[in-house]
Amino acid sequence: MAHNNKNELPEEIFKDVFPISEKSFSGLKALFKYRSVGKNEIFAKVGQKNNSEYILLNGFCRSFLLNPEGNEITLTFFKKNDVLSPHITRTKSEISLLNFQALTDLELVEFDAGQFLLLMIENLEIRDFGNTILKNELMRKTEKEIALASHTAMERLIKFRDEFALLENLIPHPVIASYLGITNVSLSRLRGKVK
Amino acid sequence: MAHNNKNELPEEIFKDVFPISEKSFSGLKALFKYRSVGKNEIFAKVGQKNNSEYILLNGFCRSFLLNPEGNEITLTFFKKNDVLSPHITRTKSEISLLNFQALTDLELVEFDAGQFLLLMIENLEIRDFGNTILKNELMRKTEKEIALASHTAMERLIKFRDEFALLENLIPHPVIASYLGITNVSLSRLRGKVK
DNA sequence: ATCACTTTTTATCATTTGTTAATGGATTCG
DNA sequence: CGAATCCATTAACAAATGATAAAAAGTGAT
Repeated sequence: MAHNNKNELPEEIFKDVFPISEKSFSGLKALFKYRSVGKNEIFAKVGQKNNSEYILLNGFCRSFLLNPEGNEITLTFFKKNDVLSPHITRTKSEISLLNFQALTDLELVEFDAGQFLLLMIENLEIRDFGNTILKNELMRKTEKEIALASHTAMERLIKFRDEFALLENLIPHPVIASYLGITNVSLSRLRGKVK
Repeated sequence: MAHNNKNELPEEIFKDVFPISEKSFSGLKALFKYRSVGKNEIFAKVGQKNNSEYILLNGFCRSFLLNPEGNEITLTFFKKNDVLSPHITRTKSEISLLNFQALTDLELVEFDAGQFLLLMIENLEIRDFGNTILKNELMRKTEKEIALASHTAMERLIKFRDEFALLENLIPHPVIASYLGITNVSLSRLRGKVK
């Protein structure tokens, strides 16, 4: 439950994603709560109340939904140092529209989305930071959209490996297959070919 | 070039999408510029400067991108009364990341994204309005993602018809096919079956 | 109406992907 | 160790989709 070292703040993430001053960051830091999540735990569920933003410090997780047939469809994978989908894009009236599940044990930073919004309003740097996260979310989705619409499943697998090399030997293949838009049997076939 | 009736403001759109007071709306209205766009014109181009938000008053348009092979991939169709993808989601440093093309003659409202952001900051109603637009954009993409990942091309065609019935007899089929993630030949086959 | 041009449909064949079921390998638990 | 379980692979066949090219239909201009 407790984080090993409370002073080990993820300032590098911000330096990477966006240049933010120490002063702006300190306001943000005050909101942070460290949290551990066990493997397979679903820490945000469709229909449940959610008011948090999340930054992944360690491990892998995914967002997913059930399609009309009741199958789980993986939308996005997240890895160490990723900011998870912004609250505003995955909630309606503070109720979660997506599921988020830990694929490994996780360490994450959680902070209140409403308070973050207030910081965004009063602070230009934080506003730009938040907007960058939003844009990244959209760009990620657009890239996946293009891949699904115009690349073969093999090309998508190769790209997936490029981005999430470790995951393929770490999580059940149906989880990956639904992300790639194919069945797990097709994924196995492709694995045989590309290997 | 000129709009038929400058007083014919799209207040209904706001009433539909979001309950907004007359006071808040008047601040927004002050930013509006009416614009006509001819059929096939690309009114926002990848790599070009863009600082506008758009509301479509009449006609159909699309956003599209070139995939690595150089083929046009239609990402989204927009119809009368739609708010186009928010500026923040389709620009980087005020440069457009997407193409937007008129599929018919268009009437649209254009307004400055920076000034709109200022209104969002100072006015809760407008902020909620802007956030709703953003959420709709993400939900639209998520729905399409699920459709591409887990529905057949025929199911996607049926859903497309549901949403954009008129378009199929109005625009070139390759434009629709790339949206559905298939070739125009496959689309023609499906049309023969579903008809 | 005719011609030139573009778009859609149709046909053929190859490839990819889905479905179902059987097989084989791990892992866990008793 | 052996049974049970889970998961990935393989096989066989069906269905969907892609690629290419030719035919048909539609469009626009003169």
